[in-house]
Amino acid sequence: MKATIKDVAKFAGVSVATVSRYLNHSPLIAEASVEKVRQAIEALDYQPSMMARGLLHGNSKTIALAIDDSNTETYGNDFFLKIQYGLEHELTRNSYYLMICHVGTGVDAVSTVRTLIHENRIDGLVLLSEMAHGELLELLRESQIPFVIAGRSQEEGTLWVDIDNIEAGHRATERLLQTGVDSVGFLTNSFDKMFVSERFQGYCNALEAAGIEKKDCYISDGLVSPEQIAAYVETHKDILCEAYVASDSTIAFYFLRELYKRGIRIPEQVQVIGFDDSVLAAAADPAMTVVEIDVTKLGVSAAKLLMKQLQATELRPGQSLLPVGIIERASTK
Amino acid sequence: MKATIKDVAKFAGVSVATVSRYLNHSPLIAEASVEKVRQAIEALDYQPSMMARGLLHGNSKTIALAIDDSNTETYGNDFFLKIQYGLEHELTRNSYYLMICHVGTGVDAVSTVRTLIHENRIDGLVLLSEMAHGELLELLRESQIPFVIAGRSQEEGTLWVDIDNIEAGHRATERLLQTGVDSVGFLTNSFDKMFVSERFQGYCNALEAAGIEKKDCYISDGLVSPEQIAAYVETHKDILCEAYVASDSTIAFYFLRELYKRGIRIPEQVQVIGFDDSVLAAAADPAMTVVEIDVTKLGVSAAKLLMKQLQATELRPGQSLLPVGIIERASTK
DNA sequence: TCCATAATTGTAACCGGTTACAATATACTA
DNA sequence: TAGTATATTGTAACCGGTTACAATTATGGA
Repeated sequence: MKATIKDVAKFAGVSVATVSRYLNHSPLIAEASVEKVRQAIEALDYQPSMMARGLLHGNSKTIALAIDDSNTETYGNDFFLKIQYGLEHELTRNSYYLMICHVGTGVDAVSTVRTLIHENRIDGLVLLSEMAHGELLELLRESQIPFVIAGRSQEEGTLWVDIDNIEAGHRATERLLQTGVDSVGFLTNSFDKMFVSERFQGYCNALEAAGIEKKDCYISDGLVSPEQIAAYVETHKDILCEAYVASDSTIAFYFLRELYKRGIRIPEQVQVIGFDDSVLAAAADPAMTVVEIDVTKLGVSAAKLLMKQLQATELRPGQSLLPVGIIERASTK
Repeated sequence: MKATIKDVAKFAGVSVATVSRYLNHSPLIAEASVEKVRQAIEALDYQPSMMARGLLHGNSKTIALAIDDSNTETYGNDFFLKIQYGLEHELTRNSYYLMICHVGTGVDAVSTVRTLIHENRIDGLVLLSEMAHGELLELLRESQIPFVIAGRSQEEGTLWVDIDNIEAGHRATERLLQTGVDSVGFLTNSFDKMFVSERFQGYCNALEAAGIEKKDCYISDGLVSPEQIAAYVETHKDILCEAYVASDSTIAFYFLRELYKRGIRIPEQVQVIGFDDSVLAAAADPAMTVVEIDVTKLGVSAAKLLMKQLQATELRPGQSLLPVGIIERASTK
């Protein structure tokens, strides 16, 4: 059977209070007792029960990550797993644990999270900005549980971290401009996603700074399937820009392939830069230069912010933007 | 403040024992009391604390999944996330929760899991077969905690679930043979991985059943980078098989691309079949026919087996193989 | 109407820790 | 050496549930 604090106390010949003091690094304990308890713990391979501790303090040293599986297509699976990895890593450094709450279509996110909170299973929560709305957000607010949003949030008084996507769009565009091109296009299939419009914003800023007219560029909406992208290239084959910023790696991948098939030399004739170092970015031909979106760091940052919230006496809103880098490969000069 | 059982008892005008009986569906409780308690719980939005319950019963209604991040390259990230998703889904159906334990390079899996067990945070564990060795396995055994291995295990007396990879290899090969070809190759970069040698085994079985000599086929080892695969194709360009089974989608992807570049018509001249419906399989050109490896189901099965273990009085070893299907796309006739 | 029996209900101990408070041991001062 | 300040230690209540056992109430038969 697992050893309890009583076993340790008996073995060490002291009271349970003394053992507890040792465990909590209390200064009111004699050197001699410290040693006795240390040895007893060692001998019995004792580890205090989190259940008992948590019951007393009302905390669980556990954080939940709510993942919305319904939009894996938007991000790709890497995204979730990287956030999760970064989060867990940082939590572990702080002796916290990570609980996962997948919310697929049809599963009620709110009730699951409600139970998690009510049963005292979690001390805090990380959720994606897509989920930080309506009922769930309300629940989090009224239950006063610390939470951090991964991704930019419009909601009042929330705490969120995000990759600096405006900066990312800026860097991507700047990178292309540095090669001396004077027409840069922006490719996307939809401006609905926040991160796309932010990257586009950065793209516009960079062009403006360089004094290049946006009207020189082809901003194309509705590119979704490989076929649509092929059709787009067909239509624009004689008026292609010298370089393109693609809103995400998937579009860039199919775009590159289409150019390749038509014998257009990359990067000599047309350069392409994507975002996020996904499997597709590396598998593209030629391999794709991308703005590195360090999603793992996003998880780490979310964890750090949450830890701060847990130590603070009051919940305070705020935001944080993470810098980006560029991974140089063969689709740019 | 959160309501406790005492608040509910007071509100309902009964004792805490009666409330507890209601919570545990005890038969020794009058209809009238049931109703009073039900209303009190409703009114106070009460939910019993898992901490208190767990302290008493010594369980936590929580299962851990240990993920070894050091070999994402082998599986791709989808693999982990799908297992995790299936696992969590099934656990939730059983009112269990999922805790995640990432074990990257340099992080000590054993000590993390040891703490999880000692602190009574988890009732059971799912781990990948790669991790089910030595010290960790020993820890699990001596701590008597129920655990299930995802992936085939050689270890004595363990309980594992896996995709039936032999069957998968068989199905893939059979699928090609049905198109009337009489030379089928098997491509891989390494037979080290269990699942590769199993798929190869299935491939051999299928050929034998069809009376086709294996010596007709080219089994190539050491295919790793796109360059190596290109070199392989260059060497064998005049003696290619009519069809290939590739040990995984990544290899199939690069192989397809190389064939495509050389103007070899797919599937007319050469057919290719891969395994596991990854992003790359769908992004290949032409899109790749694959044997579907339902990793989500693997997670579900692991959860089911674990639930059984938790209800059983003794831990019993065993194994379970999951069937596979085929996703038809354009790389086969 | 009274008593045996069954159906409910309440009391209190317990799970494994923490901590306020009282008790004891030790050191120091006069 | 007595008396007081200080350093350690132990006792017991508590966190929020569960459950054995005792106590209470209701039911039925003589």
